[in-house]
Parts: sequence; C-alpha cells; structure tokens
Amino acid sequence: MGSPGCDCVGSTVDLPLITFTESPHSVSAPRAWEEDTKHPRGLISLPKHTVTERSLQGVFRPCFNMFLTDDSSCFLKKSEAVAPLPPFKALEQCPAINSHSLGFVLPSGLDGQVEECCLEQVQSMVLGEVLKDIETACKLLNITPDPMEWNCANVQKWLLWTEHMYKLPQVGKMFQELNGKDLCSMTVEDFMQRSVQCGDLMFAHLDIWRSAACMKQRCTLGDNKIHGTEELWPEADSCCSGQPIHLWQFLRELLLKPHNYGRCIRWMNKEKGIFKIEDSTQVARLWGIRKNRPAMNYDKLSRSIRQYYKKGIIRKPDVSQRLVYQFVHPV
DNA sequence: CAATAGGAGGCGT
DNA sequence: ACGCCTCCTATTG
Repeated sequence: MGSPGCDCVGSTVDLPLITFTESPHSVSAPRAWEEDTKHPRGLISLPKHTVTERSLQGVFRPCFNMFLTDDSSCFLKKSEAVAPLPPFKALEQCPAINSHSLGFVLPSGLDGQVEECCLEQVQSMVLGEVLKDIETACKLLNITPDPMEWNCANVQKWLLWTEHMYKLPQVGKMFQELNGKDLCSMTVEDFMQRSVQCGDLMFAHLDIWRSAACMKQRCTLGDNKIHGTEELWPEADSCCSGQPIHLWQFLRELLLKPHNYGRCIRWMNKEKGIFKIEDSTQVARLWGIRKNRPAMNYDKLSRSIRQYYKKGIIRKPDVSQRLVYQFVHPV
C-alpha cells in the first residue's frame, strides 16, 4: 500500500536546521531554521548542511524544541523562527545525530564513542516524544495517525487542534472540503496560498505527522525497526476503538500528559485523584474540539462534571476549592 | 464576576 | 437508557 504520504522521494531543497546557541538545556529558544534568504519573519541565514543533518528534521524538529522549553506545545510559537519545510525526505537514512547537526557542544572529555552513544539515546528519546504526542492527539481527537486516512471532518479536527496547540490563527475554513489525501498532495506553496499567515507552519506540522505515519508503516512492515517504537506507539485500537470517549476519560488523558496539558489541567494529588483545572477555557475548548462542539464552554463542561457526582465518578474534594475536583476511584 | 450547584428538556447512539 | 449538551436560576466566595 504505497500511499503518497509515504512517498519519501528525495528533493533538492535545502532543509532548515534548528540550532542551539549553547547547550540544549541552557538556552531559551532556537536561533533559526536555515534559509537561503532571509525569511519574512526575520530568520537568520545559516550555512547549508549535510544530508545527514537534513534527513531528520521533519520528524525531530519539535523534539529539539522540547529540550528548550518545558512545554512542547509552545515550541513553534515560542521560537517564532520556523521556515517552511520542504517535502520530507523521511527516515530512510535515519542516521545517528551528531553533535554538530544538533548544534550544541557536548561536555569536553567525551570521546567519539560516548558521544555517539549519548546521541543515539537523544535520538531515541526525541523520536519517542514525537510519537507519543501524536498518539495522544489521536486519542483525544479520535482520528488515525495517518493523515492519508482522514476524511474532511478529521482534517478540520486536526486543523482546529493544531491551531489550538500552537496558538495559530484560525485557518480551518481555508481548508474546507479537503480530506487527508488532498491535504497530503498539497505543497507548501499550496498551503501558503490558503493561509499566508501560517500555511507554512501547518504544512510543517502535517509533514511531521506524515513522516511519523510513514515511519510507523515501515516499522510494522518489519523494515528498519526502531527500538521502542512499538511500545511508544501501540496499535490504533487504543485510540480509535469507536466508543465515544467519556468526559472523565478525556480529563484523565489530559492529566496523563502534563508535558502537553499541564498548563490547562494538572494533578494536585495524583494518589487521591485530586486535580485542578488551571485553565477552564482551554480545557473546555479541547473538549469541544474532541466532541465537535464548537460552542462548548466551561459552564457546560462543569455541568457534565457535576453529573458525575451522582454516579460516583468525580466529586468535589473534602476541602472544596475552585476548579478542583477529585476522581472517586483514583488509578 | 466567575465558579458552583442542580433542574429540565433535547439529541444522538 | 445513557451520556452528554444546552439553557436556566439561584447561590457562593
């Protein structure tokens, strides 16, 4: 099944590269993606890079940013330095990352072997994080990971979600009546035509999903197995069982991903199942996206939570606090 | 003013 | 029947 989304054809375009100014843990933002000319948003021109460096970017870019911030969901917004990604070259080369392609310097005294080993671990972590984030999004949106399989409604969900996650302007209506195949057949220029503001970003996000789907397909075919991928990305049955998700399940999913949603909702006492909704508007919005209810708000969401009082699923904690609830049966 | 609480009717599965 | 969604009034901090 050779889907166009997995059509890992090489291109001659120079891919952008993220760089760290110091070590990945000590800087606040990536400097820029490589561009031949200055990007309209003020990107910096950097030297061209090797094939080894290029081949990873489609998938790994967001992960690099995870190292830079404690919240990966903000990576694109925070960096404000993202150039359009060209058609991805996928992962067939998938080499170990070297410190030069990562753009940071390892502590002195490490020889090449140690460096190689560490970087492979970094690569593995990075890959895992991307797949986990996609898996989470699939669960929460009830869509498949492969954009090629999306119908128009799925595309709209994904667009809404991406807009929300990365605080992008609304572009959903610019992509109406497009299914996943249509979307995947579009070039970055097509995206830019539909949204000058953030077509390039949307294209980049789609590219990441396509790359991940492509890689997963290869993994399931037994080709080029990547360590740990299976457990990181379990089969679709867990995310697309067809059963409509319950609100309490959805909240739990969000709580299980503090990395992504900790700013919206977080555990106060996980053992007791006590959690706090930090941003009621955002949580309601996420729920609305999940249920295709654009008019969802916290007033309605909280009414649904209160329905759980009688059912013994959620209650208010003994010491009642605003926006704090408790699962009656914590995991 | 936003959150809390709960009644009531509607809707899709 | 169930699980919300929506709208509502009243109350609370």
